Amino acid sequence: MDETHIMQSLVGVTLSRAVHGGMALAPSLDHQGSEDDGRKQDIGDILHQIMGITDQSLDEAQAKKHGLNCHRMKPALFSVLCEIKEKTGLSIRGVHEDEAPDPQLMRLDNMLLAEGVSGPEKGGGSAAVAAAAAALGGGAENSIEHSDYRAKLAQIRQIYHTELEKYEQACNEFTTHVMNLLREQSRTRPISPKEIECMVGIIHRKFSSIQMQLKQSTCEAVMILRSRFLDARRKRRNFSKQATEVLNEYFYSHLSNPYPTEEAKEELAKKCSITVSQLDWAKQKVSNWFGNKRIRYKKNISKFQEEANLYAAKTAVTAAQAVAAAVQNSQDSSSPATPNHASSGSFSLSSSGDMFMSMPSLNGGSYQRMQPNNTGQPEVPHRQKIGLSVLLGNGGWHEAATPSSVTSPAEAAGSIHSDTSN
DNA sequence: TCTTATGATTCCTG
DNA sequence: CAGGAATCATAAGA
Repeated sequence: MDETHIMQSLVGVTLSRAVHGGMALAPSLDHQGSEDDGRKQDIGDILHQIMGITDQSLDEAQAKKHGLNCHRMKPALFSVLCEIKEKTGLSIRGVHEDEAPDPQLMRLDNMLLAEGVSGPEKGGGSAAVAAAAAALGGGAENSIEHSDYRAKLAQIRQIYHTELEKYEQACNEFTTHVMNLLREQSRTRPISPKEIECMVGIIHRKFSSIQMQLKQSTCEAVMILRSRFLDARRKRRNFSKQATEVLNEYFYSHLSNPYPTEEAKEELAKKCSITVSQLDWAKQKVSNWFGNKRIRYKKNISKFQEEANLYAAKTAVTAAQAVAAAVQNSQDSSSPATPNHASSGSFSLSSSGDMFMSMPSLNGGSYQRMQPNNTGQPEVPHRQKIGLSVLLGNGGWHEAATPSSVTSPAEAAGSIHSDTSN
């Protein structure tokens, strides 16, 4: 800020009051007679010069200031100004000694604390994340702890603190500057410590209002970030073709029990390269996919028949390749054959026989979810143990819905991988 | 612009 | 709490 303007805006108020006070009091000085006229003229000149200082360049002003300080009438002017000041009882405006904290500022501070922008980094941040998770509700509680969100929040936090520091520094510098100016001026006119204090108060209030703006815009930024982040989660993006293939491959190869375990979900998420940085979130997406798939498959089995055939054929091919590899292995060396992995890049199709099983349903009930037993292996519901793999029309798995055209490779694939005791 | 496909969300149940 | 069912919202294609 330009020094002239500082003088005008901050010091000018006091100065002009003193000057105007002097004009108002002029008649009271009249009694001193006409011999005082010359002195009054001199004082008028000095006042005029003081007022003129603000319109001049720094060097000029310095020179004039020096001139004023050495002026023969300076002590007289000083005493006159003291007298004026005493008589007018110059009020110190805008001093609110123990003013209550601004409620809006308090709100903003609380908000920034809750959002994790101010206050301790870790606790505040996760508090905000938890709050955002609560807004989402349900199982997505952990998934919101998204690194992107955290990174952006950290960025906002950093900017906020940098700016805050800058403002504080500027405030201190400016205060010091004004205090120096006032001290300098106190050589020419009477300035009480109270006035300096008042001026400092004005400056601090001015800067705290700027700080409030900073806090306000920081809050807005966090709000925007949050809403964008939540929107991004709600916004649907189709999986890649490759990802869908991986998921379908698993689904149709586990048709009797299309409920991937947590480990399987994790593996699927990795294989699908689901582009979210948080594993829990990726697993949630896999769960969503399987949930949708199960429901939609069940609702319209005939529609999915072609797809099922396709993946059955694929599975048969990979199974056959695995057999060939196993045979090759056992012939090549005495070392144990490669386990039941269809290929290095695909899943262990331990239930690949599922889609080929054609054993009729015994009671037509709906399939049951496999519950992990205490051995860590999924326990097969009774109906599945006997090979029931198809869904009933009335909400259960039905044999008729099994892709009929894929039963032929059943022996080949099933004989190798049909560990239906899985 | 309309329809279909599909990922996500919500509510409910066992 | 996982999963079923219904529904929403949007991407993708005709």
